[in-house]
Amino acid sequence: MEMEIMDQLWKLESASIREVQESLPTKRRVEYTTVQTIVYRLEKKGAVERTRKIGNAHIFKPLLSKRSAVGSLVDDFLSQFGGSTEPVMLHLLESGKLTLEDLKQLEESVKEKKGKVE
Amino acid sequence: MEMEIMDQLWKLESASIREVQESLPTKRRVEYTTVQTIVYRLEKKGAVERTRKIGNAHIFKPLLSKRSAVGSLVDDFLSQFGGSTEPVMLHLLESGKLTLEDLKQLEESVKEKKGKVE
DNA sequence: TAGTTATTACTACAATTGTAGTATAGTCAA
DNA sequence: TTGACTATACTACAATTGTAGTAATAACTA
Repeated sequence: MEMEIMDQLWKLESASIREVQESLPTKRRVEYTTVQTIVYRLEKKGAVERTRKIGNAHIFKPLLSKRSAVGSLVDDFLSQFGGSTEPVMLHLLESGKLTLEDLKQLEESVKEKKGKVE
Repeated sequence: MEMEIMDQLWKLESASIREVQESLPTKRRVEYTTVQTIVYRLEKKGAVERTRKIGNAHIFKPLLSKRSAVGSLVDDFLSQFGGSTEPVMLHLLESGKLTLEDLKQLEESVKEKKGKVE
């Protein structure tokens, strides 16, 4: 849930608890106070901060970029497999979550980026 | 830790608590009773079972294949991003954990497998 | 301004996970 | 057979996460 709420905040750029709650897809929508608790915890962890107030309500905004957050999640996750991407990639390919076309496209984008860097 | 212990069990095929503990890499080695607790929990979850006894000691073996366990972990993990592999792949590429060469090799293996299936 | 409504701040609680201690009972060597 | 060792079974506890309730207060509206 934490990640889903961060995701809404990334999308909204900044938002009140109520806005975050209402932006959740219906099947994943939880109680207002649940969102509140999670946002407060994120605040304590330094992942979001409150910026200003609108009326009575605090407005929160993310302090971490999605990139870096995803980054550490991925790294943590991979560390379970000794940091190796192999088992993960294998599963993705076998289950069809990653296709030949996806790989080709990724290759292209790597080449492009390399071109730019060098 | 759970995953690391499963990993040892997959490697050892079947083992006592002591054997699992001693098979852990030194930096990751925890107390005997810690391993014990985790194995017991895995047993309760149906991930391992005790097969026989050697002397006083129970021998455990995994009931789940590594493939399927990794599979559900990966799926759970991806569900945090709405099931999309994209943010994960991007991070892997940007951080260099996955290279152009890796992609090419993966492509090859997909082609091979497809060839076999069709 | 009084009543209704929305928001906050705080508390609660269960499940999971990492970590390990203790008491007891089984095993083996001398 | 008895003492030393080893494994078991059980208990404990903190941190994290998902989930939500309640009391109090701020704010808007009629």
